[in-house]
Amino acid sequence: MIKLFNSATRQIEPFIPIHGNKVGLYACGPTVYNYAHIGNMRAYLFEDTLQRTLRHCGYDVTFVMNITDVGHLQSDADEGDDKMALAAKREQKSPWDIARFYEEAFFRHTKMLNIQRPDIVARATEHIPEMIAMVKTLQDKGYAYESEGNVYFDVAKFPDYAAFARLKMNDQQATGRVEFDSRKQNQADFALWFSQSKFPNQIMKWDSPWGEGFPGWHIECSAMASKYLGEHIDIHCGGIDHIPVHHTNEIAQAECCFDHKWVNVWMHGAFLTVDDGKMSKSKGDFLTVDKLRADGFHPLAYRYFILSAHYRNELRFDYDILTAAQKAYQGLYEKVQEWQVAPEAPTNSPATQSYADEFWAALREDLHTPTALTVVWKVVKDETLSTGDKLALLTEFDTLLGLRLTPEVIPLSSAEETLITERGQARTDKNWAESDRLRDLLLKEHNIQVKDTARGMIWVRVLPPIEGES
RNA sequence: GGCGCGAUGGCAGAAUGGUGAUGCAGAGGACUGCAAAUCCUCCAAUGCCGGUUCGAUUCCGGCUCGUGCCUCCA
Repeated sequence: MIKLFNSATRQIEPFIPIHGNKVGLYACGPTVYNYAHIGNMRAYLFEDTLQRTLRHCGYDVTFVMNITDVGHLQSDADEGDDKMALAAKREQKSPWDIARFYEEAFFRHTKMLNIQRPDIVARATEHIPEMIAMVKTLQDKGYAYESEGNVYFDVAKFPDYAAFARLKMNDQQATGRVEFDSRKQNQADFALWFSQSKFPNQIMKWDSPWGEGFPGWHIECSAMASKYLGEHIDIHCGGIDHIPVHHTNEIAQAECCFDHKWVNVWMHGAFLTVDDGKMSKSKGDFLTVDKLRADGFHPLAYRYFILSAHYRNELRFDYDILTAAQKAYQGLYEKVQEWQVAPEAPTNSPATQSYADEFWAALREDLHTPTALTVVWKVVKDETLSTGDKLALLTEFDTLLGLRLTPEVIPLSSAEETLITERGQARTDKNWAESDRLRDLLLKEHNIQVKDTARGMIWVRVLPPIEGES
């Protein structure tokens, strides 16, 4: 039995799938008009942990993620510029080229972080008919109205609109940051379809019953989720920022469309923050996985860092903190390699089972990855276990952690072998300067740490190779 | 203004109604030609004020401070 925190009830609840052992899981994916930053990646890491935990517990998971490749407006007030069009202009490419480029970058980054690809990746631009059908249903049922060529959802028709985010509608816009829109009957109404593009050369547009245009930005997730997972889905995830607007609107349109409850469990990941607050694409200067690489950090060290905190707690990021995480991760990785050289026989000690139980219990308790990592370190330190026991346990744990702790041992290249041999010879010759130079070279250039132990010299690779890097 | 979240050792970050993990850093020691490699030991924390309780870091209330959302954003 897994327990998960449900944002809808704000409680930790036992998770019970709708259909036996099948689980429909939907996650709001990236908007591909720019690179995803490492704060975005935290959300996808959380969802990856969730999906791995569910699968470990024997559920038959169908994991769907959308790619928002339609140019949405910058503002939920339905004002502002089209992000995709802006990026296209900036980079002198078509919106489709932009979308495809950043989608590829996204999956390259997730691969480096060892985030498993969802079972179904759904592009918004490839599901316009499904969205139009949903908007039409809403209009036919009287939940939506047309105004000056656009179609809006009528919030007044859905009495529970404010319930999910516990909004107080009258106090929502006190800051006055949202501009008044005369086309709306109620200022909280949101667009389902735009036919009146204010961009003279709007490129991304499709025919619809309301004229040529493009979908509102909330409809895609509801339309695609229901297409692949049915009208009643188990879990829907996203970033915590989605609660008041995006998910609130999704619930409204989906439940009005289907006439019943839509999602059983809503899960939201907390933000990664930096010194001056939340990391944000709109600030322009943000950190990507590539940037971490360039600054000497392994993507999986970032993964380790994220696992060290609970997904619902805000987490602060800076390079000192990441450095500490990378050292810890590196130490773990090296340890496992040392065991792999010549593992001792398993002891069948009952302790191994109790560690495994403790590890998985932590995950089943609303994905407590920090506690799971603590179990990892307890295993590492436990002197009653043989290295064979430890190897078996960490191999099992790594199916969840995804830290590539027990990769195939990568053989030395001939160049590396030569360096190590030469270093051994220099050492035999007591030519310490040369031997230290070669040791340093192996570490810096080949990521190989040479260690002199009582049993002689051994070597380990410092960090695993990076997946998806050319 | 509304809706949230948080405050634990030097840093990060768990847990818990009855003396609080883990990692990094730091100190000391062992080993080593040396070592950022290995091993051992140690250091050190629950924001403030009340309440409930035999007992609170944990529950409740207030305060202070920090932070997120209410425009796109994970």
